[in-house]
Amino acid sequence: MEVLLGLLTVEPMSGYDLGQNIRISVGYIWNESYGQIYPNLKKLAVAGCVTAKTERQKGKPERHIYSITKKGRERLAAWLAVPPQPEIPRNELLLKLFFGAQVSPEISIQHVERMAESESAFLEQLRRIEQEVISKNQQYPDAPYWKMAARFGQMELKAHLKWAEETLAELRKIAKKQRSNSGTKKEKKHAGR
Amino acid sequence: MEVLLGLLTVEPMSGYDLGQNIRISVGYIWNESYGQIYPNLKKLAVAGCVTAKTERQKGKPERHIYSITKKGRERLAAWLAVPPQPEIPRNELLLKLFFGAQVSPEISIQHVERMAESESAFLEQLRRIEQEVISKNQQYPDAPYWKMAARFGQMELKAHLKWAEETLAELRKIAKKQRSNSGTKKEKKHAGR
DNA sequence: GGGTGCATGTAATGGGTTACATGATTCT
DNA sequence: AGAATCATGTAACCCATTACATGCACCC
Repeated sequence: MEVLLGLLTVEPMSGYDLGQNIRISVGYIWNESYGQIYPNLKKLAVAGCVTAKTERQKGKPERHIYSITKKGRERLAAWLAVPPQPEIPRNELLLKLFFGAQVSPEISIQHVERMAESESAFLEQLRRIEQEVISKNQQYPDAPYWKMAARFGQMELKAHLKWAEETLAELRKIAKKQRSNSGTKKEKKHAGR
Repeated sequence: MEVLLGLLTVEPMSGYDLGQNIRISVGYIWNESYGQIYPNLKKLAVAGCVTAKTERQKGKPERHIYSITKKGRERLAAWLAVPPQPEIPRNELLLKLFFGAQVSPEISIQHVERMAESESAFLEQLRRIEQEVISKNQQYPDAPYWKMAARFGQMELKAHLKWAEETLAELRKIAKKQRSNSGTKKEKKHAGR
């Protein structure tokens, strides 16, 4: 809901544009699907937080360009001032690792490896974003804030990768131990229990 | 859903116990409310993944003790093998910081300070958990996995705290600059825009 | 006497995703 | 020819939290 207001402070946009922008700019922080964007824009319009202008196009459906109003800015500012409440955690990878003893360590290894791959790719992307977007918009008052957000992502990802290394070493140790166990006591199920 | 199965591999428990255990053991990884636990246990029972025994108590309502079945273990193992999909991010603090230019920097400072406080308290707690729970259960095959999960939390939290320091320094710089600006150009609203 | 903890459960409510529908244009 | 992109929107559905209801025991 308030992401929409936030992005509209940068410039007026259509619902479709908002969807694109959310993905590329705040995508690693927040997410909102079209099934939510369009209805929410209407609600915001009814509440007087945004105004809509219709642009007609040949062939394509009309574009509804939304602009934030003074009331919308006030609402955004009010929301920004509310202390963010700690988020409820939902880390599927960690949960699966937590119960990792129930399956072969190779499975956990794969999970962690995949996570490390995708996160290191993402780290590269974030670094590029920090360079590009931020060096271009030195005049913006938003720029330092965007940079802080980007740095958060970077530092968190780096920590994750360091953890992944350490964890993979440990998991491989466990896997090795299990292999040698099943070697001596030939084909014993649930070895080490 | 599957957290329940996972915790029941440790020992048979009631729905109430599961709620308690989730909070203290996997609380920082996953969350599940009673409104979900009780119905899910029933569903699992119908599916044959758990069995229930009723313990009568004087004064208190009956306790339904659930045990995981072979089928339940299979279901858990199957779920554990499915690659965890990357979670959709929802970081309210970061989102508010991202739009921080819309409000006074003092607000962002407060948000970050609060987050740093609660996270550093939590880091201490995690360290204690790692020591206590894990040194006590060296015999468990689960122990190393629990440790990995705990270390993830620790490393992530440390990264957050480092970021918070860096960010607070930056925010205070911005705040200072704004104060000196409004000093020269006496009471100009939206200075620096 | 009144709050807190044990112990279960259901219903209302809300938030969000996915899938569907439409339809022209542009790229391969 | 067929897929993808632009652009909007709705409806079905899923998941989850919150609030409510019950009732005894224990502590202050």
